[in-house]
Amino acid sequence: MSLPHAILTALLERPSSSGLDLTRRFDRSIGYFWSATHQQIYRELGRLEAEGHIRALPAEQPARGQKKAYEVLPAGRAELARWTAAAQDPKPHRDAMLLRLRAAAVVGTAGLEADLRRHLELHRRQLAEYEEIEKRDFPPGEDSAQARLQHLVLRAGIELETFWTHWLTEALAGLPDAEDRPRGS
Amino acid sequence: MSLPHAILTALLERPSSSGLDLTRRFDRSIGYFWSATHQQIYRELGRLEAEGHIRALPAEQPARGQKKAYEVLPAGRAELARWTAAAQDPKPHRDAMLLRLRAAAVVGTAGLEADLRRHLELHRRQLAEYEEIEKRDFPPGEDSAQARLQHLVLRAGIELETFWTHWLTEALAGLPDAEDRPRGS
DNA sequence: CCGGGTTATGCAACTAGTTGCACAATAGAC
DNA sequence: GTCTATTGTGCAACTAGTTGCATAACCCGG
Repeated sequence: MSLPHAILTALLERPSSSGLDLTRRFDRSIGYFWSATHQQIYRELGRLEAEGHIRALPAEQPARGQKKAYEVLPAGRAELARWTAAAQDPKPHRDAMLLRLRAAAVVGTAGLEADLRRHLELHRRQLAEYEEIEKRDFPPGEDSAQARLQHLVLRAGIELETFWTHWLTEALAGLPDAEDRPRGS
Repeated sequence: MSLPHAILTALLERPSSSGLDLTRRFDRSIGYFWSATHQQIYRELGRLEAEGHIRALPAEQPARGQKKAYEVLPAGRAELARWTAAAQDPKPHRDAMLLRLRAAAVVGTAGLEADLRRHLELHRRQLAEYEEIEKRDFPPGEDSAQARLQHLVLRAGIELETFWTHWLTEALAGLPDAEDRPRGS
């Protein structure tokens, strides 16, 4: 339901992007909260063009392997505005790590620790990346409406990663099979 | 990839449950971080039985509309333990509300406020529900390994909902089109 | 000029999840 | 006794996302 709107947003933020341009930006910024592969993006670009929401910039390169840049048409912008304002129920979460912890409560925590540590490291790295972006793109004093909204979205990413690093640290501390726990305490 | 393991966990937590029993518990507890509909659950119960991970308790009720209770077989418990300990990469997030905020940065925030308020209310309610569960099921002083792990999972839910209520409150405060904002400030 | 790497576009098949509906048994209302 | 609501099971079709692979142009070294 949302991939076309993610693409419209990305294409409005930076017009005349190609499929590969968009793919690269889905790997960096937009993809942090709406990931997509290049195959999905190409498929969706085709649909959006067929619906009249975007169009390929005329460059008379008809063939495959040739760069093809798109821009958003008024109908596409209108659709994005409509979707943004429309009421939407939050999708139910699915988090495999929480499920694994709950499973571990019945079948035991053996073997879990290594992957908890790995995830902790991944979340720490993601957090560092977000903080880097914040330092680079949102220096203090900036306050255009657009910048404030984008900063708010980034803050969500930062706070979520902060939560996960804390939570995983706590989980690791509470594992019963830590072999180096002092006996006497 | 994880629905069968969610079902195995639920079925180990409370054996000889039927499809509908499981569905109800997916609506309350397990479903908070791994939701599933009854259709998914029935389909998966069939697969798990075919694979020899669970079996229907013998009750010689052959027909449709008759309650059918399942239990986990040793092979199912082993599979759950294997899965719990196996390394798994975190799945990429998809959050429509963050995407909408980012879209609003380019097409404007008109019409967004109502749904932000609605989501805030939903998250507040979910948070209240989690806190109710915590008070009921995890009184202070409890410290079996199983209870600590389950409490940890619940804490994740509480902290995530706390984050969202804060974040949405901040987002609402920052919307540019608040009509009752004093002029002079 | 041709072989291999990079950039770029795209199809096809598969997997997981959702939506809509159907059907059987049972319990209580009238 | 039969009508209706509730409980319980389940199939089928659809939608979204993933995985694997194919193809074409271009660029650079030899």
